[in-house]
Amino acid sequence: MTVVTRFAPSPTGYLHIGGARTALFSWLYARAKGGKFLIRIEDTDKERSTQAAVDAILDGLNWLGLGGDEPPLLQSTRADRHAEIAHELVKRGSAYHCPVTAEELQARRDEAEALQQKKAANGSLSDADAARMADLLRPFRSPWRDPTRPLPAGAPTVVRLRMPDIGDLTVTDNVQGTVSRAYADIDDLIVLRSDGTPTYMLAVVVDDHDMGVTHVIRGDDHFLNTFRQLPIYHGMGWPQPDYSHIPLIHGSDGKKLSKRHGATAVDEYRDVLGYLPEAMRNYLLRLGWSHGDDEIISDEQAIVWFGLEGLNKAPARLDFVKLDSVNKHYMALADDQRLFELWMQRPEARHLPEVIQQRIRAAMPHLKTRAANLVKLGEQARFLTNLRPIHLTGKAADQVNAEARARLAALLPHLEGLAEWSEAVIQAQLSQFCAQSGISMGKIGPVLRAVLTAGAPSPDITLVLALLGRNEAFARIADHADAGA
RNA sequence: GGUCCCUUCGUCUAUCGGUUAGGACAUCUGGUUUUCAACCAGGGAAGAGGGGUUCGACUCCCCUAGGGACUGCCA
Repeated sequence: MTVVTRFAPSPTGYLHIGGARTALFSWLYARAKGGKFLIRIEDTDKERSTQAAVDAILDGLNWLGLGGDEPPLLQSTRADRHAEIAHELVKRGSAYHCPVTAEELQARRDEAEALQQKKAANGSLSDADAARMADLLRPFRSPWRDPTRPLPAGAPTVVRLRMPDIGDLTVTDNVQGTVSRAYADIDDLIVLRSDGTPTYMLAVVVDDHDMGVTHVIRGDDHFLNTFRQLPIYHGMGWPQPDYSHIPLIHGSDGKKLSKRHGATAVDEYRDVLGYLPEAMRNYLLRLGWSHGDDEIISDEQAIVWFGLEGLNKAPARLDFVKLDSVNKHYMALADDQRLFELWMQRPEARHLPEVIQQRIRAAMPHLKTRAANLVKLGEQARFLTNLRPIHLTGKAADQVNAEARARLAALLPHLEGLAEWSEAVIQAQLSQFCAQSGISMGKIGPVLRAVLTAGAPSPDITLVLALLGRNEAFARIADHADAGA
C-alpha cells in the first residue's frame, strides 16, 4: 500500500506555525515511506475563505519546501460528490433527513447557556432546571432519526448522521493511544446543510477517501472529531485511515499560541524575524518529535529517521532562543550568495549605497558565522554600513586619546604603500609596525577597532581593515589620526 | 456542565520497572581574547501533589491540582 498523507488547511488567513509543523510531519512521513504528500484547501465556508489566504498558505508551504506532489485540491470543487455521498448514507440508513432549523438549535443552545449562567449566579439549580439543562447539553438527537416519523411536507431539511444508540467507538491513534467514547456522547452531526452544501465533517472524509489518504496527521484539536468522522467511513464501508493527532504548539507561557507570544504566521518568520527554511524545518521537527538525543537533523537524515512512534503526546512551547541557535547553525552552512540575496530583500538593506552592499557581499563568509538570523546579520554588518564620519561614544571614544591619535598617524604611512590590500598583507604590515614601534598589538588594536567600528561587533581587526577596503579604512583612520602629535 | 487528552531541569526532550535520571538550548563560574561572537574547562538545574501495585516506580493503576481540546447548518 502506498502511503498518502495530506495537509488540509482552511483558507481563512496566513499559514500558522502549528499548521506548518503539521504539514512538515505529513510531508516527512510521505517522504520516509516513499509515498505521496497532497495539499487540499478546505474552502467549503465561502464566507470566510479568500484567495489571498490560499495564496499566503501555499506561499508559506513552498517557502518551507513542503509543496504537494500534486496540484492543491480545492474542496469547493467537489460539492456534488459530497452531496452524493450524503444521500448514499441516507439510502443506507446511516443518515437521515431532519427538518429542525438552525434557529431552533440556536434557541436550545441559548437556553442551555442561560441556565448555566443562572447556576453560576445562584450556585445551584432547581431539579427541573437541572434536568432541563442536562438534557439540552446532551448530544443532539433529532426526533426524525426515527425512520417512521413523517417529514413535514415542503420543509427544508439537513442530512444528519445517525449515531448508534448503544455501544462505544474506539479510535486507535499513533499519538493518543487507544481511546473509547460512547456513541451516546456523540451528536447526530449534520453532514449536508439545508442548502445542499456539505459540512466539514463530510467533506473531509469523502475527500480523504477519494484522494486515497492512508495516514491522517493533524492537530489534536481534531481528535474528538475523529469520533464523528469514523461513522461516515463505517456507513460507506470504506477503510479508515491511520490517525496521528499531534498536540498543538503553545506559547512560551504554556498557553495557546497567540499573537502576544510573538509570530504565529510563517511568513513573519521569514520576512520579519529572518529565519532560514531549513532551520525552521529542523526546529519544528524537534518540537514534538525526537530521535534519541539528536538535535541538528538534516532533511536527508530526517527523511530516513522520521516515524510516527517518535511523536510526543504533550504540547510543546515555542522557544525563539532555541530557534536562534538552530538557525545560527544553518546560517553558517548556507551559501554566501544566497544569504546575500536574502539579506538584500530586507528593508534595512535595500536602500544602502551600492558600494556598501558590495562590501557586505564580500564579507558574507565572515558575517554568516556570527549571526543567528538575518536581523542579527544586519547587526553584525553594522561596522561595514556605518557612514563617515563615524561618531565615537562611550568606550570607543575613551580609547582615542592624544597618544592613540598619534599612533594612528604613525601607522597611516605604513598602510599607505601596501601593494595589495589583503588580510595577509595587512597582518604582516601591522606586525611590522608594532615591532618597529616597540609596542604590542594590544596598544594599537583596540584603538584601531574604535575608530574603524565605533565599537560595533566586528571580527578580527585585520579582517575589518580588509573588508572595509583600502579607501574606507584609510579614511576612517585618518578621521581620528593626529599628525601633529 | 459533559466527554476526551496532557504534566521529567527555565525551554525542547531521552528514559519504554532496576540509570549517579542523559543530551541540547539557555544560565552561572573560570580560561582564551583587540570589541562582539566563537572556542575550551567546569557548575547549578527536573520526574505537579497524594495514594496504591511491586523486592523495586519517572515508567503501571486511582484521586487531586493545573493546562488543553471538543461540545456550530465554522473548519
